[in-house]
Amino acid sequence: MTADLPSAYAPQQEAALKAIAKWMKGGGDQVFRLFGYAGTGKTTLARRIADDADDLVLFGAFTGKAASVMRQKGCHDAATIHSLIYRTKEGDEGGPTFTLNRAGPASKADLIVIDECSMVDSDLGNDLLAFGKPVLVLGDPAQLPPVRGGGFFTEAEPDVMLTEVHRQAADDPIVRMAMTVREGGRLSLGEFGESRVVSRRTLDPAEVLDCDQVLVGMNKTRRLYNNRLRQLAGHTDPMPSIGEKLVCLRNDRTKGLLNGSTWTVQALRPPPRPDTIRLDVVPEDDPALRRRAVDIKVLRQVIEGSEEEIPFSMRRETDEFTYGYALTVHKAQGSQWDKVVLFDESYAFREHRARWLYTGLTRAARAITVVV
DNA sequence: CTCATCCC
Repeated sequence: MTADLPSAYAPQQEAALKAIAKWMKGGGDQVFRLFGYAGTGKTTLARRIADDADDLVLFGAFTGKAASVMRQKGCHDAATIHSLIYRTKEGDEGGPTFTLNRAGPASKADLIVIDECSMVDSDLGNDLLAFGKPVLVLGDPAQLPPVRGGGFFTEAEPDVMLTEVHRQAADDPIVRMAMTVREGGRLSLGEFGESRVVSRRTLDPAEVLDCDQVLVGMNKTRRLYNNRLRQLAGHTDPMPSIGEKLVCLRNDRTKGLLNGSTWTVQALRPPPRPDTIRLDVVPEDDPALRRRAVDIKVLRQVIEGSEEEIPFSMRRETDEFTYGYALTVHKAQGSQWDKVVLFDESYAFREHRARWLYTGLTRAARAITVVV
């Protein structure tokens, strides 16, 4: 674990640590909900809790990407919840099927810590609790709930809610914008530090090309903007060229591929089949972590974002990537970039519009441009 | 004027 933990905590964080310590002695509820908004120091507490525990602690998250972020924060062997509780069987037509793995990792744990718990739906949440183990869930209730099944953990009241934004974050324009949106407010046009809110008419395309990640709401917009950004960069071939940005669409543990991770094309290899391309790609988000390129094979129709159903036998033999200049906020949940351009399509998400915008805003670590 | 995950 990391050693650079702060020696002092804010009063709210101290109280949270006490409440969790008491819960861990047992006799109470199976689940402890530690919720907190962006900038409230949830991560710090999660690390501390993990450090203090003597027993066998398992770390999990809904997506492979979120589990990877957990590992980077020092949570050893953090894995997907699926891999902790399920055994997979190859389905006839419908891809993999999951059955409870009663003797699997979750059955041996003394404590299970789940991060980004707003992503967990009711099916997975119920199956996780079926192991009867104490589960500490960390999450942000202002984030988007799962598409189906509802936010199993975040629909209930928290045991501890961290609301105090720590000092350096309180001055951060991104955190302030996120707070405004969470409280039901609207963003006003203007500049806020390095961040800004601009109208579509006054947007400079150069700014969009310059950012680390473009985020949108709808897949229709994502495809449109990916095409536009490729055009602006001078790419005419429908297949990727060297230097282009791709996003991975399916985990592959042995190859180190995470759904939602972004990559840069480093080299083109001869196509193995007329319907398939072969590329070397390097990770975009953590280039220091792993320099080595990964050799991938992708069906042309997957790159092109074809809606057609591809047989599972065919999908299993290939990797899944498409253009990653623009991503949906849903896809980006669990990821962060320094400079983000966010096209506000919150109107499309009705009752979840504030959560959509909040989730989009909090994907930016340093600067955000919101296009309204 | 809707979004999506999981495995080997």
